[in-house]
Amino acid sequence: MEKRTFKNKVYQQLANIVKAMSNPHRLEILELLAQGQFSVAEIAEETDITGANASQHLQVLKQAQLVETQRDGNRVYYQLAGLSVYKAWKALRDLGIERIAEIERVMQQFRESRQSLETLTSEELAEKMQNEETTVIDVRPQQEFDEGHIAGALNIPVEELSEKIEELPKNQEVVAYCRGPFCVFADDAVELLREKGFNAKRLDEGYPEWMIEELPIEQS
Amino acid sequence: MEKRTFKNKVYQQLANIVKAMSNPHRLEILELLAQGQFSVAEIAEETDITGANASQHLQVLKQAQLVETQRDGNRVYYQLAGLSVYKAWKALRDLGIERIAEIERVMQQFRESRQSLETLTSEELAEKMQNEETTVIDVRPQQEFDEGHIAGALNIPVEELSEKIEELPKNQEVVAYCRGPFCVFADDAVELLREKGFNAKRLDEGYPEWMIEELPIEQS
DNA sequence: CAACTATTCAATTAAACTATTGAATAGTTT
DNA sequence: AAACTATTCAATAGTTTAATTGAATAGTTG
Repeated sequence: MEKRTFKNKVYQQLANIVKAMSNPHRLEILELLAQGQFSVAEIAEETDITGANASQHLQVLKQAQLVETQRDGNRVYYQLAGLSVYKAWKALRDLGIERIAEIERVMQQFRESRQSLETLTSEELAEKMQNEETTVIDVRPQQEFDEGHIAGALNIPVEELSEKIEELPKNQEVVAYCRGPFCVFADDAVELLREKGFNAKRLDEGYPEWMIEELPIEQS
Repeated sequence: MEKRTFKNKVYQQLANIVKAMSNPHRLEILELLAQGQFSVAEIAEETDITGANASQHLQVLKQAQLVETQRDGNRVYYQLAGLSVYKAWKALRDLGIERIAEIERVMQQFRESRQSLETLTSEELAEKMQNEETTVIDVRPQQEFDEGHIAGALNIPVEELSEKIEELPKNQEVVAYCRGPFCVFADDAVELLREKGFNAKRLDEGYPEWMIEELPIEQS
């Protein structure tokens, strides 16, 4: 085989994968699917697009072999095609956070508005948990919590936080986490907790990153 | 700031980066730039496109802050904007090699035609080098060798191999490496060496991967 | 300063991408 | 089987992308 033929084929194939990821909605879908499997309607709801549009984007991801499907009744559940898909997405995300000042700026601005500027890294949280210095709450929906969560975390979905807030110890720092650095449940939780007088912070990333770093997890 | 406003901005910015990488020529350019800095004309030459076209693709990469430039006389040298750019590109490449059977197939097919099917991993090579069981040749151009190479490797650019082939010990295995898994210099070298009766293999990846794994390197 | 080289810019055309809309299909419930 | 839900398909229009061509610019050399 000719050198050029070979290179053209390989880089074309790779570009196809990258192209499948090169859309804001599809990136958001990939990040969502890092939490587990979701139906088309759930994905459309979470990402604020129409069902037909979500379906189309999902076809593109499926075509590129980045996601897989599983039918259950008249619903079709989508999930990531493997850990390497998540790792590639994470590498792109980290690149963006590191290189694109605008992303950092928007994150700062959002967190300022929620008073959740102060964040903990996974390492910092892991150490504090060993010393039992902190209460950790997972503010994702229960379904995602059940598929896997930080060992020792309490599940208080963000909608239920205001009713259950009395259950939390006031004398200890509370750390909230959710899906990842762009997930806003944790910021909402921190805002509410601080209003009620808690010393609250958010984890800078989320559950998938914790898991990949092989820190202690639990599954229900 | 509204949740949706925040997400839209962040994912849009990320998609811009990914879009900048979502073209076969630009991926090939990024892989080339992982070796060091190159002028527009050199990049055009290496990737088989016209100067004007190379310039346009480079503008796209620069716009996305994936590469940086440095003028020297009437030439402009381009280089990667940081290690995180290379790491993101590598994550995408590994994803492709793992998930897309077609890429694996094309690589196999090409290496069959060069009789370079048998490859060594970096770990395997590092161990063999410790035991001095093997001769390692870096078949990239001298300029790239000088910017950094595997410690103990000989530089024999692939065009000079046929004249210098007599200098190599016949009683030892010879391992050739170049820029990465898609670089064909090493395959060309293995083909030539085997024709001359050497026991030759190629490294499965290339210099940048060796360096990132923090295996021993040298610079001239 | 004229001739030359390297790079960038601008305009064009063809192709690909995206969101929207409404219809079609697959499966469930009554 | 009819009504319903979830998903996919197909067609459309507006936008973006890519390669080509030739001209413009920046810098060097004789």
